[in-house]
Amino acid sequence: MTADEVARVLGVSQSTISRAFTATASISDEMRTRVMATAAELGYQPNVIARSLMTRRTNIVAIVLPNLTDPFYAVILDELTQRLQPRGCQTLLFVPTPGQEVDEILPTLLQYQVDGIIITSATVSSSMARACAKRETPVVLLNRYVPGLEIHAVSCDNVAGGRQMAEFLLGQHHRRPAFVTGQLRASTSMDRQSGFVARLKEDGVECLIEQGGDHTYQAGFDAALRLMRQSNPPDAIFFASDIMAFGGMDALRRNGFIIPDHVSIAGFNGVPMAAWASYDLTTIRHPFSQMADAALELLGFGDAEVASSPTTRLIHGELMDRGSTMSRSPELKRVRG
Amino acid sequence: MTADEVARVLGVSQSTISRAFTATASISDEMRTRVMATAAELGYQPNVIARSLMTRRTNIVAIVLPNLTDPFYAVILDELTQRLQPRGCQTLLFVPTPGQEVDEILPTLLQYQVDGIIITSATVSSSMARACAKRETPVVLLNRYVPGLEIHAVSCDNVAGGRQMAEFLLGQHHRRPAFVTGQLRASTSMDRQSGFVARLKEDGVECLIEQGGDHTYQAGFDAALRLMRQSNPPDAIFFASDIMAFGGMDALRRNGFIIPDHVSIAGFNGVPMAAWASYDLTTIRHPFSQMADAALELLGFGDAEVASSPTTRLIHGELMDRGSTMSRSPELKRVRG
DNA sequence: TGACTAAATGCATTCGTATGCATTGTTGAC
DNA sequence: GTCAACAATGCATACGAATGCATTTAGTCA
Repeated sequence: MTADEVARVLGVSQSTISRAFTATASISDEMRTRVMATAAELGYQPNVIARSLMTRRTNIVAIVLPNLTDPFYAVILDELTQRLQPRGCQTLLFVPTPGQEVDEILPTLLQYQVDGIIITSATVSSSMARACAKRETPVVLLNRYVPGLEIHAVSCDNVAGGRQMAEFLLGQHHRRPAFVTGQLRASTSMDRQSGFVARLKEDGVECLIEQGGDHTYQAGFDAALRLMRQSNPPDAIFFASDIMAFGGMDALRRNGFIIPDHVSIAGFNGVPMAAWASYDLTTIRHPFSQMADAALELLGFGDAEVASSPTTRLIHGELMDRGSTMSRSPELKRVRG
Repeated sequence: MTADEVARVLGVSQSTISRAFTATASISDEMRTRVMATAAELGYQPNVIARSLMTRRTNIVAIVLPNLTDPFYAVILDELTQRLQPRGCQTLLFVPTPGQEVDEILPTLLQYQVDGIIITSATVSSSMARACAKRETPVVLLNRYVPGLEIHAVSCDNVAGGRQMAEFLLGQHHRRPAFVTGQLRASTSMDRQSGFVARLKEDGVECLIEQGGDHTYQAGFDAALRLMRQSNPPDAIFFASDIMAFGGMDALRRNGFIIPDHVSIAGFNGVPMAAWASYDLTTIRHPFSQMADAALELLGFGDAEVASSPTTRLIHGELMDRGSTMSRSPELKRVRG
């Protein structure tokens, strides 16, 4: 069913059908009503593919996520789609397979003529960034930023988050903290670590560094055991992400450790699960809502003008003080054993 | 950058450019190589929107999910996209807002000329099903089926799953089981309940029914407390879904109950989290992988011919016997107190 | 060598909609 | 009553690629 057929039935031109479906077009109310009635009757719906060819807008935004198993990305995807749908935009989802680079899949996304691309927790080469700029397809990195790269970015301030957590754990009199890394080259993990370590150092406190490997439950599980089984175990473990902390807590409890009595546990992300009673995890909560707003604004979907020059928005996270950490002050120690 | 421009640079026709990008087209190897080289140099990529207009294939599959916060849907989405991407298909995601019916959003999806639609945990009206059939857009319901509706469906056998769980809990000598429902009208929840209750009845065991309200952590949390605070509490609680069971377990533990000593807990879905040490939840595991395979096959993405008549595939789940349930045999009871 | 076949390429049209321009009809102001 | 301004509509074309058909070229066989 095409606009042509509807036009024939009504004895008008195809242009009139098209105008009836265009809010700003010049068409009489009566004609629009008639067209709509006939269209509904015949089951006509404009073909947005054909429309896109003319308007050069697809109303599709591509979102690239490294995986769907980490609840962190589920939250991000949720926040983004909830904002896009009211604007008449659809979400084209892309999950690179483990070995796949984002650079490889970007051409595919561009082929789809998407109106914008949001890339989470990954970066792109400068040549690919230029290719997108040339096509005027806006790209925003979410949860990653690369200084000097010609591209918009929105991220939680990971360095500041690391510092906040250090400050908090120092305030609770921890003297032997550990940090468990995520992926080695991930700036998110590295930034959290550097902020954390730097702030500890200011108080003359050393930090154990344990390689997690990747942001998974299992990685956290294994790392926690390695840390606690060494001769001089930490009194607090700060994991690069919540999901690793969950793994760590489960590993320790299964092996007889009491949290937070034997060791304090902290995470980073602030996923909803972190508030669940089983974990009750002290963490730095990402400003999910603000991050989604900022990402869409930089994509050009906001009301404000978009700065043409690449902009990086760093947003502060919020420390959630929960039950997985406790003060190591001498008084409390005596009470809790 | 269009095929026309590449053609001009090479001094050939636009048809030749198109043929170079079509595997089956008649074109010399030498010419294809030249075209590809020039295309790469100029940064030309075929516009799949324009292509779709001619080929009537978009290589886009729409997936409708009720939410992203339940890990169950994250797993489903993950399984589906991982199968679609190697086939050159993209995933167009749609998450209806709470009040929104799937019937309302289907027209939007059809406008995008998607090659197929997968609808999870919801159904469509028969008139809408007919509209899709008319357009020859295949539709598959996933995790829901409606007998008599002219539409393909793939679902875990919920009645059988309920029976399996009843059988298992009876085998563990539970005599006062309870079932916590999900959404009232959801067939998934009702079927699990009916299978569960029917099998219990065969052994003359009554079942408490507690209304959960919806498939959320909080609903499970509240329902568990209501159940255990009554004068004659159950010795086992079977929740309509894993996420509700997690809420239930957290609620009970926070209130001093020991699981499974005081009460056995079981769920349904078999999400990865159910295997985590904190919950170690006995559950019926959905055959996620088989379900995804079946859904894509019915969409016409498999190797086999698709039956033209609407087909319902019911796949059996697998009972995962874990630590959240324990035998109530007299001997054990004495040991564990 | 000539005719016949197959491969390679160009030409022209098509997919379904949007839109600039021309045309017609209507209204209002002087 | 006349003319301007504007609203409403039709006509024709464009968007970018795919493809049926016609044409050319090369290759094959008798």
